[in-house]
Amino acid sequence: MEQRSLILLGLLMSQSQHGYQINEFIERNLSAITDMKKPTAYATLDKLSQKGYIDIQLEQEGNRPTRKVYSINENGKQYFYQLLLKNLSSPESMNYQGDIGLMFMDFLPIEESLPALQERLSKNKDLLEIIKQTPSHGEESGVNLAIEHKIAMLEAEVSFLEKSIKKLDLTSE
Amino acid sequence: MEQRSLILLGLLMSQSQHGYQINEFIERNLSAITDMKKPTAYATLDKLSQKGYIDIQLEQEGNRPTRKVYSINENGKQYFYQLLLKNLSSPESMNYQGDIGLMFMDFLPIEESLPALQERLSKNKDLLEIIKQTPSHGEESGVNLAIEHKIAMLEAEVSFLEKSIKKLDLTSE
DNA sequence: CGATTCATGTAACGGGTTACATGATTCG
DNA sequence: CGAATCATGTAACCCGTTACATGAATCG
Repeated sequence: MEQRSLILLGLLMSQSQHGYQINEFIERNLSAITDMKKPTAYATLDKLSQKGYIDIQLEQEGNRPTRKVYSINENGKQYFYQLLLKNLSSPESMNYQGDIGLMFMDFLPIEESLPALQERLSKNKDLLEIIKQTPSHGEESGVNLAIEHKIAMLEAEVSFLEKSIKKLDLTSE
Repeated sequence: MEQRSLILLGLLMSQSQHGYQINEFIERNLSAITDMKKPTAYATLDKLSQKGYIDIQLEQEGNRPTRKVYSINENGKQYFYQLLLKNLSSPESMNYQGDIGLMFMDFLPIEESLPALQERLSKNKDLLEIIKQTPSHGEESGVNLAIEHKIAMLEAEVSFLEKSIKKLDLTSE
């Protein structure tokens, strides 16, 4: 909830936008950062306006469906800074779903677990390549930092897997 | 759902257990791996038995509340191996909540964002220390691999933050 | 004798996703 | 002229959490 709000408010900090525009942007440019879906975005924008953080203006171009243009207001900016500082100072305390598999690996013979891990490795490498190709956003913007962080974590993942596979391979001989 | 099932089935692979026992184990020993709560575990165990993956035996010691002892059956073992292989071969495709903050960092003056990041760093270091103190489970078990993975990722997080803070610090001078 | 442990759950709620609905417009 | 794009939503559902309920046994 709060993460969703932070994203939406952050996007509105740059400029007022309507929902469709926001959703397009998220899908096209933020897929590496968030997986927020359209109905969630629309619903969250509604809540934010109900709570008085953003204002709505109706707009219409020609005969197109009317669109709701959302603008962050003073109240919303305060809230945004609050959420932002909280986010920046919070550690990443997450659980990796992949750890579950590792934990039970011993129940499989190495002939099965090793190829599986190799598949995991190669898929992670693919992800890494894809994300490395996302265009850079100016010199040293926050957006870039976020992308660099994701890359750093993926690289850590890859090198961990390579190390582990090597070790497993040795013990199997 | 599937992650929860994988954990529970995996725990039952070692030995038949009752719900309370399982929940205790998760709380005490798997807090670094999963955050599954008791009601979720009980409910998932129910579902697994309904689907015919585990069997239930009622037991009573003295006047203690009767307990349900769950045992994984042949069917369940098949399912377990299936989930395990899928997990082992899947890449970690996750979104870091912390990336959201990074993305919008530019909206704050460095005097505010820098201390926030430093706080994030120090909290991550604390987490790292705590997890490094979890006792080792024999030579090279899967459980250890999982812990080592978590440590590796936390170390990557820490070094990324250190690097970024240093860079920010320089540009602020 | 009060607090903690043992043991299992239910009910309500929250957050988010999927699938569906609508209807005009522009593109090929 | 059919398909994709523009634009916004609703309804049903799923997964999981929090808070609550129960009651005996053991520990300090």
